[in-house]
Amino acid sequence: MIRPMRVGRHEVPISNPDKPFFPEVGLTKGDLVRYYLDVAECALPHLRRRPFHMVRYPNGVDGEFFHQKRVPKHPDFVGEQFVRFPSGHTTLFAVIDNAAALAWVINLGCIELHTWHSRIDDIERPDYMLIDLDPTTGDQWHHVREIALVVREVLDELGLASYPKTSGATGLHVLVPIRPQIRFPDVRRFAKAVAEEVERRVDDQDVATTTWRVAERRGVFVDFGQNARDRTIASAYSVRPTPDARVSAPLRWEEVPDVDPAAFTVRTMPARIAEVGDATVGMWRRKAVLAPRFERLGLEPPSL
DNA sequence: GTTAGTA
DNA sequence: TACTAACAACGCACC
DNA sequence: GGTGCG
Ligand SMILES: [Mn+2]
Ligand SMILES: [Mn+2]
Repeated sequence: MIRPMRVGRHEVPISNPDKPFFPEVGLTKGDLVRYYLDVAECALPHLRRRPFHMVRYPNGVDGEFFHQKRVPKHPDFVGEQFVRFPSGHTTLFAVIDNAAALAWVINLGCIELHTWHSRIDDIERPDYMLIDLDPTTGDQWHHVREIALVVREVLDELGLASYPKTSGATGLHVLVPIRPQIRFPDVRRFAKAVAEEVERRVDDQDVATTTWRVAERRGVFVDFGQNARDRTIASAYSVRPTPDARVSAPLRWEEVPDVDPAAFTVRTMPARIAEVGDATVGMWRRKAVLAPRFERLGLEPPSL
């Protein structure tokens, strides 16, 4: 069964809108599309003009999933971006610039929104740096909150504005919007220095670590490696494939010390936006110039 | 979920 | 018409 | 070069 949905001046066919996508909380595929259209205005500024990496769950959160980079045949309102890899492989990614395109990828079974860190205006230069906090065990959320505040402190001292959000899975993301002037490897090198400074300040390997080997890891992983080409994160307001339909929730820093990531779901997020607004407003108008900060971390300057 | 390929 | 298979393959650290 | 990792 196909239900055509009107989205602005476009019509998007939604197949099987009544298919259960989150059976544990009674949400259907149609509910998921409605959620994304509800929050589209907040979510789109984070998606626009970025290569969109599809992770598809055509049978909902309990079904099989697969990755798909190449965009299938699509309506005109879905954008596209050609990318060449060092291996010689090439891919035509989807680009989600409007609510109709968003609804279109949700219909394909994309529960999550995964995007590159760069925009198509300069595909090789990210417009944010990311510190990704990944708990090693299931009982470290209190450490995540504490470490996030140290991340903020380090970034503050560098004069960098930062924006926290729950990942919606187990961890937390801190984003620093930057002008797209530095290539992926140099942004990653910068993030590494920040992560290692955070690790030093926490000074407890049971709390925060940059140790790469999982077997030797105890504390929360301060993951700087996510700042690389062809790596993605679930963007702000993305739903995650969890049984309770959790979403990646942008936070104000004052909320971080006692935030509970389970509080933000497909059911609760629209009301939160109505009540407290979008914590990322203005974020993309505060892009920092990263190059002069390399020296302050004792790093060689970035190459062009 | 959709398309392309095969029988 | 019916069935099936494909749908990613990076970028880096470390040994 | 092969493996681990996200
Ligand atoms: Mn993470
Ligand atoms: Mn990670």
